[in-house]
Amino acid sequence: MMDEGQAVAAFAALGQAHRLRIVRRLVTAGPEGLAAGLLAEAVGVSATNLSFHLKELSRAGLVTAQREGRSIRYRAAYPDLSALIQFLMRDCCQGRPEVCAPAVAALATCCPEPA
Amino acid sequence: MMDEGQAVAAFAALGQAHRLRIVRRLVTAGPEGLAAGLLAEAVGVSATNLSFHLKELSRAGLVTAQREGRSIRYRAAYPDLSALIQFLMRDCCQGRPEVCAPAVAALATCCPEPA
DNA sequence: TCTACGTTTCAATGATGTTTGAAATATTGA
DNA sequence: TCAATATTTCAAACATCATTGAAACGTAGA
Repeated sequence: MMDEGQAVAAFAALGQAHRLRIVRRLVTAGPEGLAAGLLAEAVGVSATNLSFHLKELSRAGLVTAQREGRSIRYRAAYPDLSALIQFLMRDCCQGRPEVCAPAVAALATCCPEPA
Repeated sequence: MMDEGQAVAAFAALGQAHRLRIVRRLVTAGPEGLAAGLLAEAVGVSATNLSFHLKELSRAGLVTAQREGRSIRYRAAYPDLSALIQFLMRDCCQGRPEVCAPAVAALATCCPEPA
């Protein structure tokens, strides 16, 4: 369960255009992730700058890294992204369940029914 | 539907400890909101500093303000918070529906079944 | 071992964000 | 109109963040 401090770190990490694009790209890449070089090209940022942002995202727990030959493969940290959504929903629903309805509706359109 | 730019602004706004506490407090306060003075006390921040953060949150569309006598009442902008959750979920589920399962489970524990 | 490749680290620079206290503004009630 | 209350604006100081290019590092193949 994500605490307030972790949530602040995660939000701050996502509150930067390049970084948000990076995690979006990694999420769409799926569990296979993407090598840093390809990511840099996809996001349109220098290798140096990408490295800076990836370190930032990594500190926030939003991405993971794994060396693979001479490249380094990055992946979205799905559990932590999930935890962040839950944090937002916990807050958002607190005492006001109806607030979540739109989110629930969105879920229905993007996901299959949960078990 | 929230776009990437709005999402960056919202995340950046929430990625600051004082501001996150402010919106959490406003969310728990419900639709009635809270006067600035009470908020300042609740969050433990000077009036001046609170004003700065509220302006920031307001720019990001996360809170609304309404004068009421000599106080100003602030409220959480539920629709925008909801839209932010949806943005995260759209990304998160993209091509990987199973990622949302924990979020769905969380929904079940905090919200009634949607219509 | 040498060279090329992919990535990170470092140091410098400029840009933004946060906090503070004093002063200004708006509202109310005497 | 005056004084009190609630909040914001302003300017200054400080801290943090983003970007850049050069250099360093680790890995792979000739």
